[in-house]
Parts: sequence; C-alpha cells; structure tokens
Amino acid sequence: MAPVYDHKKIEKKWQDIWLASGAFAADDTSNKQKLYVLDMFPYPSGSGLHVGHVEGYTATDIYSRFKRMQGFNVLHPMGWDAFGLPAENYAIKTGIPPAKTTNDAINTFRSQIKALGLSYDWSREIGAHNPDYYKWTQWFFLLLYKNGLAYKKKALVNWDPVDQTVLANEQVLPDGTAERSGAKVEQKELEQWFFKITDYADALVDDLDQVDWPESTKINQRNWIGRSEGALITFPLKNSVSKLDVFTTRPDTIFGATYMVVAPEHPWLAEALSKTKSAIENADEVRKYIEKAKQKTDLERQEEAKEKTGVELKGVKAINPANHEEIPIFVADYVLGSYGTGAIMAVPAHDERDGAFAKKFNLPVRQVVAPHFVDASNPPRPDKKNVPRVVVQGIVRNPKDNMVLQVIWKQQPWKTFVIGGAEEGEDLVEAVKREVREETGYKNFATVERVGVEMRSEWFANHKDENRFARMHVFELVLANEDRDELSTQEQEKHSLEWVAFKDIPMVFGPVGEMPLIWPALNDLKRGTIYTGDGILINSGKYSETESQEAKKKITEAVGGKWMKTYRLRDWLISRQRYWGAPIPVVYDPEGAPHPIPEEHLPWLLPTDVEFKPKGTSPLGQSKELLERTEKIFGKGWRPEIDTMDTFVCSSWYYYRFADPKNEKEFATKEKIKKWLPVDLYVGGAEHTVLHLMYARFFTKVLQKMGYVNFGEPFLKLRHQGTILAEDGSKMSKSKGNVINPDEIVERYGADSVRLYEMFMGPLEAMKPWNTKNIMGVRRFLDRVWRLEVSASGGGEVAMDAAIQKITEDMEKMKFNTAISALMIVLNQFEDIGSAPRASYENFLRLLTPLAPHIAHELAEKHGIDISTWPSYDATKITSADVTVPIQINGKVRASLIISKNTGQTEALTAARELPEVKKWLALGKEMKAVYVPGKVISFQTEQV
RNA sequence: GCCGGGGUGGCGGAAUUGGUAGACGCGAUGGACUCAAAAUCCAUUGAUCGCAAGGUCAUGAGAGUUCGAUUCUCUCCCCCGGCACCA
Repeated sequence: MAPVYDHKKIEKKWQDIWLASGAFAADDTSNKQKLYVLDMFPYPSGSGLHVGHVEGYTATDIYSRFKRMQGFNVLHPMGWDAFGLPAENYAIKTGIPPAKTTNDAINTFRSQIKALGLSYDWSREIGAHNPDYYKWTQWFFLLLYKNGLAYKKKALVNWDPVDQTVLANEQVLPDGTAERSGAKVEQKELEQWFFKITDYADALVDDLDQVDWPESTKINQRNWIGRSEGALITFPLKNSVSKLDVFTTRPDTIFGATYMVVAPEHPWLAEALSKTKSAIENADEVRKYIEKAKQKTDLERQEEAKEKTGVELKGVKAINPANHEEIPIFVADYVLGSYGTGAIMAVPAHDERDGAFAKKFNLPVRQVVAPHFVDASNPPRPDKKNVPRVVVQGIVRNPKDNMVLQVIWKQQPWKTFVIGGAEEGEDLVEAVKREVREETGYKNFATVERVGVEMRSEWFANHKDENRFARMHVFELVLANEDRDELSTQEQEKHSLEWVAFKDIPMVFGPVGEMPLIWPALNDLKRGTIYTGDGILINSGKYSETESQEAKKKITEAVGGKWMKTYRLRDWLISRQRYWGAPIPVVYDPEGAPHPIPEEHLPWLLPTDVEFKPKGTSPLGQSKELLERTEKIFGKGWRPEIDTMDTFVCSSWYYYRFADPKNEKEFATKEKIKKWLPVDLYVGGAEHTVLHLMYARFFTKVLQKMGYVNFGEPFLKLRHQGTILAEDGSKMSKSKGNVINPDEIVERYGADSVRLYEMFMGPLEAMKPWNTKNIMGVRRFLDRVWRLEVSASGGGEVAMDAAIQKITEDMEKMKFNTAISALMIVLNQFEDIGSAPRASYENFLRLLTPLAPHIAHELAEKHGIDISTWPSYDATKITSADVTVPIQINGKVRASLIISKNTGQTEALTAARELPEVKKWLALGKEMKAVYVPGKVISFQTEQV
C-alpha cells in the first residue's frame, strides 16, 4: 500500500530544498541562451495575494521551468511596486506609517508566493520604496530633466475641497465626487511636473509593429496616442488681418465647409472680445455662452454631447480659401480647445457632428463627396496572391422616385468580377485569362464579358498614364471544374438575377492603385445623408471627380495648407501631492526657481517626521528634517520640492534593475542589460494595457536615445491573464465577500493542485469563473499519479511520442489547459494497462514537472529518475501508415474505412463501395459524384428523391 | 456611436490551412466494495424518436457557398473589454 499523498509534507520539503540551494538563480556568467520571463511586479496590498496573481505567476513559472529544462538560462525575478495610495490612506485612518504596513504586506506576499513553489530568483528581489531603488528612480528624473524631457507648468488638477488635497484621477468617482470624502471635486490650477512623452508619440505608435503583443492591447495604445494625419489650413477673416487656423483630416471636403467653429477657450476669441470695439456684434451673448461652457465639467459636456449648443459670432465672417466664399463663424463647445488648433472648418454633409449642428441651426449643407465602394482583397490563400473582387449584393432604391440610393457590394470567393485589360494588339479575353491564372493560381474558370457596363471615356482618358492597358473591360469570373471560355446557360441563369440589378445602373469603373474603384454615376446619389467615408469629389470645382485621397494632398497644397500630424496623447503629469512615493529630486532657490538636486545627494530621502492628516498640501511640506536638510546643503532660504512622483514612474524602469539589482553606481551596468534585456515574456493584467506599458516603453525609448540601451522595445512578448470571476460569474470583491483566498486553497488541496487547477480552468487570457469543485478533479488526478504503479518493462502501448509533441507545443504557446488534458489522457492509458511502463513513466514525470513541480520531484526522487531535461520525441512514431477515413453520403457520416495513406482515389472509392453500410445508402439513389480527399474523407453524392 | 474579443451539453472548456462536434475535467444517474458513510473502482451521461436495429435534430438566430461548415461569406441578436464631440 503506497503511502498517502501528503501535499503539505512534500511541498514544504521541496520548497525548502529549492530555497536553500538557490536552485532558480539566474546565472550572469553562463553561456547558455538567456530568457527573461517577467511578471508585472505587484503592489503589495494589505489583503494579500489574490487568485488572479496566482494565475499569472503560475503561468510564467511553468514557462520558466519548461524553458530551464530545455536548457535556457532563465531570469525570473520578483519585486514590489511598493509606493502607492492605499498604504497612505490607511495611514491617514490609523496613523501607522506606510513603510510599516507596506513591509508587512511584502512579507505576507513573499511567504504566499513561496508556498506556491514559484521558481523566482529571490537573490534579485527589489522594492520600489527602498532608498537604494528610488535613488535610481530619482536619477531617471534627472536624466529626463537634463535632456529637456521633464518640465514644470501650470495644470488643472482634481482638488478635493474637504480633504484639502489633490486627487488622482482614479480617486474621483464617475459622478464627479471624491472617493474618500464624498466632496464635489473641483478643478484647480497648480504648478506641476511633466514628462515630455509626446516627443516619442510617433515611435510609440510605429514600434508596436515590432512586438508580439495581443492585438487588442496594441489597438488600445494606438487609440490612446490617437495620432491622426491631416492638414493645417488657414482661413482668413473678412475685413480683418486676423486669420484662423484649422486642423482637418478631410481637406478634400473643404468645398463643403459652409461654416467655421471655434472652441470657447480659443485665444483669438478672448482677444477679439477684449477689444474695446469688438468686431463681434453680439459680444455679450458670446461671453455668456463661454462662461456657461467653462462651468460645465467634462462629464456634463459628455452628457450633453447629443444636443449641440453654440452661438454665432455676428459681424465676423471667414473666407473659405478653396472657393473664396464667405462663411459664418460660431463658438460651440463641441469643439475642444485642447485638440488640434481649437478651431474647425465645419462640413455638415460629411461629418456627423457638423451635420447635427447644422441641422439645429439650419445651416446650408453641401455634399462634396460621392461614396464609392472599394472592395478589400480576399482572405489570403497559401502561395497565391490576393485578387480584388466584388459582386453586387443589393441595391437600395427610394420607393418614391425609384432612384438608386446605395449599391451594396460584397466579396464572394467563388465568383468574381475582374477588371482586366490588354495591351495594343493583344486578345482581351486571352490576356485576362492569363493574368487571372498568374495572379490567383486558379486554373479552372470560365469568363463572361459583361456588357452593359459603361466605361466612361473621359475618365479613362484622364487616367491613361496610370494604366498600362490600352483597353479595359469587366469580366465575370466563375470557378469551374474544367477550363472553359463560356458559362453554361444554366449557370448564366443562376446568376442572372444579380446581374439584372447590376446592369440597370450606369457604373464607372477604373483602377486606383491596385484596387478596382467602382462608384455609381454621380446623379444617382441620394442628397442629404451624412456620408463620412472617402469617395469621389463632386461640387468641388476643378477637383470634382478626383478621388478623396488624391484630393487631400492636392487641395492642401493649393490652399497653402501644411500636411501634419496631431495626437491625443498629452504629456505625463507626474507630480503627486502625496507622501508615499519617491520625492521629486528638485530644490528651489530663494527666488523660487527650480534646481535639480546633484546626483551625489541621491537618494534624496523621504522624510519620516510627518503626520498623515490631510492639510491642503503634500505631507512633505510639514517635514522639518527635509527643510533643514535642504538649507544645510543648498543654503538659507532654499526650499525642497514637496511633491512626490507618480508610482508609475517607479514601475517604468524596474525590469532593468532585476538585471543588476545590487548596483550602487548605476541603475544597471550596460553589460548586464545586454546580457538579460529586453524581456522575452511579460505577463500581467489587461488593466495595464495603456498606462504602465506605455510609460515603460517611453522610458526605454529615452534610454535608447541616450545610448544606454540598444533596443527600443522593452517587452518582446506580452500576454495578459484573464480575470477570475466568483463562482456565480460576478466579479470578486471584498464588499461582496466572494473573494477566494489562495492560502486556504493551498492549505487544503496543495500548491500543485492550485497551480494545476488555475491552468486547467481555460485559456490563460480568458475571463473565467472560479469553481472549487473543479479543484477536486485535478487533485484526484494527482492522487492517481501518486498511486500509479510503475512496471520495469512495457506492459502495453502508450503513445508517449505523440503526447510529448502535443505537450511541448502547448507549453510553447502557453496553452496549459490542453497540456494538462493531454497528461490526463496519458494517465488514463497507464491505468488501462494496469501500470506505467518505466520508460514512458520517466517522460510522463518530466512533462508533469513544470506544471506540478513538487509531486514530480518527489516521485522522481523515489524512483531515481532524472527530470532535469525536457523529453524529446520521435516524429516517425507519431504518424502511422494507415488512416481512418470517414465516409460521408450526402453530407452525413455513415461509415469509416481504414486504409493506407498512399491509397489512390479509385482504389479508395472502390473499397468504400464494398462496405455494407455504404452499399445500403448508395442503393437509395443514383450516385452522382464521389470524392476522395486523401487521408481526410470519402464523400458520395446521390440523386435526392 | 466607434474599435476589439466572444456566443459550443447541466457547468469549465476541446476541436478552425473546411473533413467522424463535444477531448479532458466537474456535476449527475446506476452498480461494486462497506453494517453504514467517506474514499476508491466500473458503467452511462447533447436533445429527441424507437422494444431494438437504427433514425432525426443540434455549435446565439437566419440565409448563402460547398460533396462536406463550429470553421468561409452576408444580415441580425446578445455578452465582455476599451474609447467616446479628437475635426
């Protein structure tokens, strides 16, 4: 009788062994290939580790152990993002210093993490609140300052009038009240420090292409940065020397600009109103509107977004530089002062917001872009180029006058229209067929030349030099089984319905770049709808019939505009009127001018002689020690900066420190950075898709520019762990009392069971509910592994090679749920044959090691098995010569057949017809068609009765 | 509203260069062992019709292409995440 699987004893034993031996220390000198596997370092909160942490950390641990077994030199460290608001808020409540609560929390976290058997290199542990760490956070501030990337300016901040303190955005509830005091938050202008992240906006967008990150995270970052390209165009004012600049992404619509709008904050407006004799006739009304708009919070602006408001500036007109028309100017708060130039040209026909405004104020709408429809290319097929193809799907007509409103196009993989051409003297049909064969790889198809499609001769003449063809036409292409020139009558009939609709509208065809461009004749357009897409210009003077993209450039140039980029991204405000953070290393001379603190005085220590009571300024302002220190070093009358840095500054560079955590001279040596960075795999929650990940990328780009590192992206591969929900599918929260405490689960079922369970729940990135019953399933699996008998020699067949291949691939892709499932299948096979053959068992334990390391090590020791290397497999043993092929008759599986892989079509079909099941079903109708897809399926089609 | 990701048994989830849907696990039902219970083991377990053999239906809904669709195309519904007057 095997002894009972006592997880507590075994897990403690191995954790002690690993700790004592420093088993997971990364080797700075090894020649083995390095791999840097990193978790987002946690904020050590007082409530301890939660199951979400466990999920991410287990995933990186499994991956690290797997890679070590494959011979990599793995750096897998852990540290603490220890500065932050919760500890300070707790101090305000209790008076206990944040350093104390934070260190207690770190001790809890560390012991919880150790109890999970996670293979961190503890010799590299760091804490962002330790002076030997924040010394370098301050050093980074100085680096940015020296390079003009840190500056001070006035900014609006969230001000809590009850607590007399500035709040971070996340401390302001959606209804505009303070989370702590419940007071209505005010906007207050204060001098603040900023990092000039906007200098790197382009690199932050462009370099996303280089990294292996979830697509959604990249998109979030792109949206946040919000780069858009457009034109800066100047609109002169009538009877004035003043001009208004607008930014627009759609200079092609300028002929439709029937009015202008300036933001209430626009400086020109303030100036115009301040003059004793303002040109604005209704100045009072305008002032009133501006005052009202100022009082609106962002929230109110949002809520009122649907209803547009504004006031016309009477007596002032702008001149549209494209057509020299006089147009009115409005002030309206739907235009933001902080974006672009704070002024727009309004094109109500082609912009939803301008359209809504024009409707309310009854302003003229002029349509200047006619929609066209450019079809995207097909999904790529292996070894074949993509070919653009379009088909009419539907036509929307106005029932009153039977006018065509819209033509809907769609792509169809089996049938397509191609626009083909031929050179002088060449046969058109042959030329098209040759081209289609080359471009698509299709060998068998029929073509039909489509009459009724009107080629516009003047359009063609205009674009002649862009096209190498002398003649062009539209063909319908139908894929066929044989090579034919014509469609059968039957086939033609089949498609005739669509065609009838198609040929009724006059169409214009022509190539733009590589895409066919198709648009309905201009006079068939519906008037008055807001069309925001690209198209063909109409009512635009000499630019009419020009395509949007082309017109953008041409018009911008013609009106003297400048092509430029704008961004939504703002500089990073890093000042916090808070105690528990890294002090900003700046002092002010008696005149109040800021001076960076010289490096030799770093770390610029956080003082401890403060009270944690909200008093209206940063708690550092009360510190006698800090003031005395400043005066002692810099002289009488000098004052310290009393704000601290946003904690995101600390976490923007910590991944460098792990490479060289004890260095007192540099944040890390160039050699060690070169040795370990960039991070190969980074795992953390999806809540950091924008802020942390973007700030960290910004720091790395600065380091690259300054020559400290030779790469521009710190995290090559990023994965997010999904949220773990409570058993009822709701979010876990303390207030609901449905939080699962990992300690209890580890105590009860063991660390290996918890690890295995969290990985078995589903895909790493998925949001999934906790289910304590399901832990019993993986625990039972481990119990059975524990009880498994091992036999000296083989007692049956177990397909280990296939399992090794499957699990190796799953590990690489971090599909741990299916890897565990594959191990369960192997165990089931062992049990079916009564015991595990020794050779298979050895590999089974090796495969199990990264996932459930404690039990695997214990069993390996018991049986004398070396589990330090990952097993390999023999690929020839995985694929067998025979395959089981299902047989479908009229699409339903009726039988299956075991045949050799090399069996030919005729032979396979003959063998299939011999089967009684097949005979029975084939007897019901006349056989029409038989297909054998080698190794996959046999399919019969019979005449349906 | 826009962008992105999803929707498969009672539950968590497998399977997509189109090829036997539901792997693996949980739960459930029946049985063995036991005085009994727990643990363990064996069997069954998508729905439905049928005594059975065997059918039929089924991957959010509806259509389409195909010998064959969870997988491709179109329309619609729902859920989750992000952004939201960004010109």
